[in-house]
Amino acid sequence: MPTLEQLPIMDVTACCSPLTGNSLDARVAHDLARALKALSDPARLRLISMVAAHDDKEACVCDLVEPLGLSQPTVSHHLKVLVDAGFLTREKRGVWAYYSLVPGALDSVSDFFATV
Amino acid sequence: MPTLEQLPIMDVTACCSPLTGNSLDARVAHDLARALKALSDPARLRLISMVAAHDDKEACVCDLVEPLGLSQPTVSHHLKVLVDAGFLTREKRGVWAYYSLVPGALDSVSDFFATV
DNA sequence: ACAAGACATCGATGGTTGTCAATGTCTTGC
DNA sequence: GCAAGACATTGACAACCATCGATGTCTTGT
Repeated sequence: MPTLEQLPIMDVTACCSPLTGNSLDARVAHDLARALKALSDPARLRLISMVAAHDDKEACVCDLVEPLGLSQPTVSHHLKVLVDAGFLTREKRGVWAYYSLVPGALDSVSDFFATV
Repeated sequence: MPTLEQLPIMDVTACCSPLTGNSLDARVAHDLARALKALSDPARLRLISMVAAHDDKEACVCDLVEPLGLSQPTVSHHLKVLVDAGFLTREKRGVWAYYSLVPGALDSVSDFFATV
C-alpha cells in the first residue's frame, strides 16, 4: 500500500483523473436501457411514427400491417413490446384494437439526451 | 348522437382512417434503430455517462473497468460498439487508450424525440 | 532484450430477439 | 348458432448479443 495521501500532485503512473461529476446510477441506467431497447427496432420506430401520423393519434392494426410489410403476428408482437414499455396504449373497440401514443412517455428518454 | 349523413362518409367496414401525416421512412428508421441499439445497454449508457463526467471529457479504460464492475474485455467490447456507432472516439496515447464524446453525436437521436 | 502492463481480439457459451406459420380467442353479421 | 374476420398467443428457428477466460499486440521501463 503506497503512501500517497498528501499529494494533490498527479501520479505519473496514473493514466488520467478519475471521474469528477456523478455518472449514471446503475439502476437508472438499467431502466433507461430497457426503454431504449424497446425503441431500438426499425419496425417499432415506424409503428410509433405511424400512430403519431394519424390525425386522431390512434391507429388500428389493420392499418399498420400492410404499410409495414410484416406479418400480422409480428406487428402484434412489436405493438405489445411498445405497450409493455409504456409508449403505447391499447384499446379494444369492437373487433378492432386501437393503439395510441402515451403523452409524455418519451420524455424520460429525451431528458437523458438533454442532460448528457 | 350526431347524424352521420352530413359528415364525410366513413365506410363502416373500415376500422379507421389511414395515415394522414408522413411516417418514418424505412431507411431512416433503420439507421435510427441502429443508433438506439448501440445505446440500449446499461453498461454503454454508464460508459457514456462516465466519460462525460470526467472534467476533461475523456477517460481511459483503466478508470472505467472497475467502477463498471465488468471484465476488461467486456468493457473494451462496449467501447468499441460506441465508437462504431459514432458516439465515442478513441485516441491511443502511450499505453493508454482515451475515449472522448463526439460532440453532437447524440443530436440525430434526440431530434427524433423532439419531432414525434 | 526482457518483463510488465494496458488494451484489443478471439472463441465459446448461455441468453435474448425478430420473424413467421399455425392456432386460439373474441366480436359481429347472418 | 355458425361463419367470418380482427387480433393475440404459441411454438419453433435462426440470428444476434453480452459476457468471460485466454491470448495477442503494442508500449514503456529496466
